[in-house]
Amino acid sequence: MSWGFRWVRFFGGSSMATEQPKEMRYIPTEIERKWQKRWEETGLYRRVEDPTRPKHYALTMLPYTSGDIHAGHWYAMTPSDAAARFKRMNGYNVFFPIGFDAFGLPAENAAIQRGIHPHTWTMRNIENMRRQLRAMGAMWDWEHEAITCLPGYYKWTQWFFLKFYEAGLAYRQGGMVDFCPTCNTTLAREQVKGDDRHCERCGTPVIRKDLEQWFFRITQYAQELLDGLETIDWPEAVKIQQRNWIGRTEGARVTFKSEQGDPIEVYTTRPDTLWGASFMVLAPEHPLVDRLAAPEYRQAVEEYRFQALRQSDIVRQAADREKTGVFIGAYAVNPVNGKRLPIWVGDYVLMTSGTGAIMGVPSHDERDFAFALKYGLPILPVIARPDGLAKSEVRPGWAKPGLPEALKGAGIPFEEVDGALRLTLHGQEEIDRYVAVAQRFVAPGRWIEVVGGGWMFLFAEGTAAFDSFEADEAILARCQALAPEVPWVQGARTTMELLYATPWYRDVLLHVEYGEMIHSGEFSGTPGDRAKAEVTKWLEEKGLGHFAVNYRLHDWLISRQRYWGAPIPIIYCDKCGIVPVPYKDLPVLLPEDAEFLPTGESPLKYHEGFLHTTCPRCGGPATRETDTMDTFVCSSWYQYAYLSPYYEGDVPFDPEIGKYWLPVDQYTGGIEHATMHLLYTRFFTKAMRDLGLVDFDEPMKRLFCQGMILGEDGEKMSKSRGNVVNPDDYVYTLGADSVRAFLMFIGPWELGGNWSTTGIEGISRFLNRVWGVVVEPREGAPAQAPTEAEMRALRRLTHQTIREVTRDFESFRFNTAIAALMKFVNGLVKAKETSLYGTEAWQEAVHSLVLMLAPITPHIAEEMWERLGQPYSVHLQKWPTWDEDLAKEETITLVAQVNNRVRARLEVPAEITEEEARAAALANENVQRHIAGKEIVQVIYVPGRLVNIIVK
RNA sequence: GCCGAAGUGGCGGAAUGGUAUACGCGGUGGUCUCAAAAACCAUUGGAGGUUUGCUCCGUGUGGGUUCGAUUCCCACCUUCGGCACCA
Repeated sequence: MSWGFRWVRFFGGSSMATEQPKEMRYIPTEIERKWQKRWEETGLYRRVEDPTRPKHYALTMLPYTSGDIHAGHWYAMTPSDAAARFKRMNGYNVFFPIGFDAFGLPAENAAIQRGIHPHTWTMRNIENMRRQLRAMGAMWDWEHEAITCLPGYYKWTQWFFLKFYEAGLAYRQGGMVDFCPTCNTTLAREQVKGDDRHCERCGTPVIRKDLEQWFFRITQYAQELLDGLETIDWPEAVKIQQRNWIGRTEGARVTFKSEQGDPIEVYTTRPDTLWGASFMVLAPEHPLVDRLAAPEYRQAVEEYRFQALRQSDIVRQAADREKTGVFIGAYAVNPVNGKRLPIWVGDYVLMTSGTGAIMGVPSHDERDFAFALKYGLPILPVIARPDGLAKSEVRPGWAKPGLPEALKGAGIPFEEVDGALRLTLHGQEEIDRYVAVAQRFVAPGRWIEVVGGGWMFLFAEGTAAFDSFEADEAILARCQALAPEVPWVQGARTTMELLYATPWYRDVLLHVEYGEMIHSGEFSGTPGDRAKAEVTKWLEEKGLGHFAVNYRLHDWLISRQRYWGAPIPIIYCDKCGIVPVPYKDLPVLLPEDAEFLPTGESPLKYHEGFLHTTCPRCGGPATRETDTMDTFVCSSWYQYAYLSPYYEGDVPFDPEIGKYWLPVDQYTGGIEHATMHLLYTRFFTKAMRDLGLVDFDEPMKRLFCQGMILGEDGEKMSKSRGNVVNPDDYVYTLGADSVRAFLMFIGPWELGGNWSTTGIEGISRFLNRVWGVVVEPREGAPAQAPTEAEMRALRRLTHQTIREVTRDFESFRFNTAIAALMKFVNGLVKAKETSLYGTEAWQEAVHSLVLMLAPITPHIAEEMWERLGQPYSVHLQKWPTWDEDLAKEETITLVAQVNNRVRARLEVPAEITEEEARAAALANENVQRHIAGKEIVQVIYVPGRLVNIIVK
């Protein structure tokens, strides 16, 4: 109690003083109003600095100022509150703040549609949301509320921008960006969703625009963002999503040269396949396309590029659309073998990935395979299949009679389909054996192929290995000469295309696994597990390339062409160029008199007073940047803002306060932010560390992601479905405590669940039962004193419940915690009828019950605590502890099985020995019936659980 | 296509190698009442039986490991979430 006494002493007396006849019914609305007021008056949830106690910074994701707190907020926030309260009762000094994510498009739309200023709209919404949030009865410290759209807040958002700019972490760049035509603003890559690449917010398919935009260099921390995941206690699902989003790959950068000598750099994860490269493809935007395109191809290339760029300008097609491209009339040289490679331009190569140029290795890459097959480019296997599989098909009449018998004689399995022989061969030895037999049976003027492994053509006059690009041409020519009447042979442009004509072969022509290198000059024979490393080393020695890491992660586009956001503090001067706003001039305020017109353009762009300014460097006329920042920038540092909101020092928050409270110990929120907010705030913290603002690497040590609350029909709540539940309706009738407990009871928090009207009524019934047990006096006089055993049984129930509820709380399993409390109450209802009522064991039980309910249902717990004559406040009490001895069972149900089937359940003392247990099981009548006349083979004894008699 | 989560009574769910269905909802029967609601009590996976006592079936599907699998392994199916031409 050492940490709670202060409040008890200050306020403990007052409730005693105002003694008056008590209402005996449970009236949630009255109780809730009463205690919310009292908590506020007494500052019960106010943060205190107390270095003698361990601190706990609990944080729930801040709500956006939509104007309404809905069931989703309740589902996210009330269990988070219960967890924070539990920590507090366990001796931690807890900081549990709240605030509002207040910038963003809806405010601006309201301004356009209804003529309300975004600021007015937002603050009005906040007013309403505060009221709704207070109704939850959460232990938020409202004195540290932060609202992102207030100048005192966004001054620091702008300060971060300037610091990042100085550190080279913010930069301006032109290029193709995703743009939502409905929201009229650019979007970060993360805000573009789905196959049709639609805007996250409004669903409109995005278009690509060429614009100058500001970016944060998050990629500078790509590796650290990846490595840091190992150090934090976050859900695996979030970590995996972040890992995938960062998308680290290892490979090599290899420099090819055009025949004119221009270097063409390529990034590949498969340097071991270099010898199989048969073409190169450049992204349509690649700068070398213009330079290298031969004059006679220039027009076709230009048309293709135009098409490609236009296509992405309309609606993006499905991902598996056919690969297209055009030859640009130029060639490159493969640095490893000098092979001449035609250079193509194709839109399946992305400028934003790697170097925007690839080497085409069609035998070991699905996209390259499809491309090569379509355009008749040669395909040479250079990596052996790790499974050693090979296939062969002998077409009807292509072998001399007697082959099936010979194969049987040689022990080579095959199947016959429509007169053709189909063979699946496993490993080199079997391939050799097959070749030796088949070679003798090749019909004159025909041949037999071995593909997938071995890679050879058996001609009557001898074997030709398909082991080089030269062999590719020679084999094709030979086959076409032998079979002038066969269309699929004549139609083939490459050996691989000829093989592709046989459906039986298709699944072995291409594979993407690592394996022994083949057909690769001196590297042939290099095993798959070493190939990549050895080739990379060799490339470095020869100066042809070097080891390289590539990330899928892109820099964070933060420019938004909107009014309602933090203005980017940059000035453009004709003389001085880009000039950052001096720190002393922050914040760059949003003009209040902007005009909101449905033109889609940012009002800032047409606000003369805002736009025109003087250059801080030369004093000459200059213009302001009119873009504002993505709202995710504001929410990337709000956990720091909460410490000392709208701080007036020279850094964004009070470092002394931060020293004690940071970092966040427990964060809770939705998983939908896995690759946005949760990545951005990690980036911010790392950048802040490098700026010397904090001395740790990760903002939130522990994260829990709750699931989604669905409508009664199991579908996402939406107005159009008509399944939206308004928690306020239930707060007014059943009370906030019922809503809280119900939401925690539905199921595991991380899985979400659906609302249920009968479910919440059940919870309300439960709270009424609790009230009845704790508050209502018992009718009738108590009988004689309870027995020792009865007392022990009640205490056992109490201590078992404390044990279970404590463990459940620690792992956020509120549903089972409440179930355990319900069971406890069921037991107490029965005990109340007995002479146990009023005993010490009874008092212990009732006090424990109220204490354990306090985090879940804070109002009713407080009221009952008072009525039990206990000092204010229940929320300052210590969490009850359990005694293992008292919780121990005296008897157990021993299960007697015969051959794994339950034949009897025996009540036996908990300390029963193995011998006694065996004897008791064997003595049972029903067990005897099932083992009668059979031999006992084995008896399995599981202490405290079962005896399993195995008979024959 | 790839990555992740999840499939258990009429419903939400519990049990992570040992009694499947805790707890709640819903249902059924009862008490109270003139009646109804509320509340309370009892009962409730399915099938069968010689009906307190017994037997069989049952955790998405099919295999496997084990004396024993909702739980571990393999393959598949369904639903949801994320990513998707990333070289």
